[in-house]
Amino acid sequence: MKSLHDMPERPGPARASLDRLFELTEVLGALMQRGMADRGLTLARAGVLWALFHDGPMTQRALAAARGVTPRNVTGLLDALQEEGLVAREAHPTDRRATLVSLTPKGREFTAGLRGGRDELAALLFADLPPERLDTFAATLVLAIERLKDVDPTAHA
Amino acid sequence: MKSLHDMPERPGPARASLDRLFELTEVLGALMQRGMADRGLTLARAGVLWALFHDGPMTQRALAAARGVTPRNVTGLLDALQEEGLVAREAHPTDRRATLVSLTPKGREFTAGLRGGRDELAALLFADLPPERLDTFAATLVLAIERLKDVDPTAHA
DNA sequence: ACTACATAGTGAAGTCACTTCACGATATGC
DNA sequence: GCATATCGTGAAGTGACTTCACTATGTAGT
Repeated sequence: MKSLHDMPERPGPARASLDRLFELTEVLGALMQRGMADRGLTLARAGVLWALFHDGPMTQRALAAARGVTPRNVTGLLDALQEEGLVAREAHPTDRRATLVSLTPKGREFTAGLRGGRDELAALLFADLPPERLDTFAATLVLAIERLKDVDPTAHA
Repeated sequence: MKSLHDMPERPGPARASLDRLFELTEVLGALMQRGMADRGLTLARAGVLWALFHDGPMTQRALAAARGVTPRNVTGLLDALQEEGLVAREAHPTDRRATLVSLTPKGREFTAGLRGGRDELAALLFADLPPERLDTFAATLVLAIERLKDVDPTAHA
């Protein structure tokens, strides 16, 4: 006998879909990681930049909440990004304990490039599919995401 | 002005779908990580166990190829799994350089639990959806996965 | 105003996944 | 036999995390 999978056992559509989700998570995660490495940084650091691009300047605490990591970790990520000249730490106008983090012009340029890459990828993946099919696809994804969040209430917004 | 996103700009279905894929990657990745942590191990180690469960005993080199990591890394992951009594290293019958890695009974028990959890999750996510809709969903996922692999030829099988 | 407590950021120390490089032990081709 | 490729691992290093302790500051409560 070779393995437990010599018996096909016909997975059923629910399991087949979930297995595809696992596969996609793996492939897309790897692609993102490689894409960021090509641009000279890591996924975690790029995530911080993206949060700042998306929501504007904020404190490190807010950044930690937005990215779902500890404040201490944000400190380290920002140290690296600041070294690269992509973000700037300024004094918070009203709270002298806090630091206000914002994108530098170079950081804005970088995130604009990210956004462009995302739009390119979206076109490459889905441009030829009928909008109606895509809408159903996205709706099913939303359903799955919602239910996944219910399974693990620790997930962030 | 608050942020760049005050202008809704109607993303379009392709970008909306891709953004959902990103979101799903994040949520599902977090869920898997937490699930493994609850069971006392990490994602990377569980991936090794799953590969052994799926494909049977193999050398560390084959394991490295299967998981898409360096052989050196496999050594470390196996050290930990062996410590936990989940895998066993045996001498390869014909090649005295190689080590044959297999699941212990405890390891088989563990992976059986993983498989059960996966099937439960599949039911929880998708059991109430019509099979036809799930088939279309999975087909669209396959399409996306294929195209993603084309973008980054470094991706593994 | 003074004490009490919560909060913002960071140093220290540690874990885990991962890498590259070097090395000893085998296998293999000619 | 001898060159050469391959298998696993030690050594050393990076990056993303964590927890814990500590300082500096804001926010009450009386």
